Amino acid sequence: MTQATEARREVLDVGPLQIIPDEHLARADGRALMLSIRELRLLTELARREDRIVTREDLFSLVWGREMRVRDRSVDVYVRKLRVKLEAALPGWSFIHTHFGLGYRLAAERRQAGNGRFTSH
Amino acid sequence: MTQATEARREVLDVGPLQIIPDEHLARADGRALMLSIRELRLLTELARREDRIVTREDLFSLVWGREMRVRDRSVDVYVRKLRVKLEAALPGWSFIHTHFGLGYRLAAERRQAGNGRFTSH
DNA sequence: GGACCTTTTTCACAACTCGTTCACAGGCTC
DNA sequence: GAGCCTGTGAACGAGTTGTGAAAAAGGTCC
Repeated sequence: MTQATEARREVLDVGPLQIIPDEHLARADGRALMLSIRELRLLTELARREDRIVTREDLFSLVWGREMRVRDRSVDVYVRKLRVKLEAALPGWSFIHTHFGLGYRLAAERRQAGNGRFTSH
Repeated sequence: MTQATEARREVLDVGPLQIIPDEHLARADGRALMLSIRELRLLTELARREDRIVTREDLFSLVWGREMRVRDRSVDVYVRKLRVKLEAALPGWSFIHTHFGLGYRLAAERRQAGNGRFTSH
């Protein structure tokens, strides 16, 4: 209705998350999330590479459109913002996983003791 | 298979384990494992020699890229770390087998009762 | 322009992970 | 049992990531 280019609307599903980049919208269990432009773009680029590790450098150039300067923490800060909003919208889930020294990976996982990194003993 | 883009994407399958070195990622039944860089590299080199005994010296030079000093226990320590994480991810399986005086061998085996190696508590 | 609000950027410090190395316990072979 | 080999837990320093908040940059309305 809005767009005449009905080629194909990209819809990214990651567990209970749904991202429709063309509409600048993300939904959690159907409920619209209030995300800023940068937040949504970061989430989108992560979702396009679901379950794969993406380096900060790649994320930065994908979202910001230029080369990341060394020691720039922008990606970390926006990952934090997204985590806070996603946790508020979908408590009990975790989506953005840190791979130390490598980057971030988006995948819907239920957060519970014994699930993640260290299930010692 | 469906990917024609990456000509040489190495994928190593060892039972329920899947290792994709180029993505710095290993999966257990499809679920991403949280491994450090060294852990993944050690697992990768073992997987490349699946079911064959690899000496500590060879493993060290493959993973660390230099000669192992005598009495260096790094390989043992990392074998331990891997075993813990693999056991957490895939209880009931055992992957890294010790060959006394020789080295380690990677092979997916279901851990059987009464084995003796892991005495039940 | 000026007040007011939201978003983005930057910074400082806290918290954590990793790789390394020890020390000691436990096992294996002779 | 002696002596070497392997398993295991822990400590340390360096470097990486998490986090709260201030500063800067836009945007909107009057």
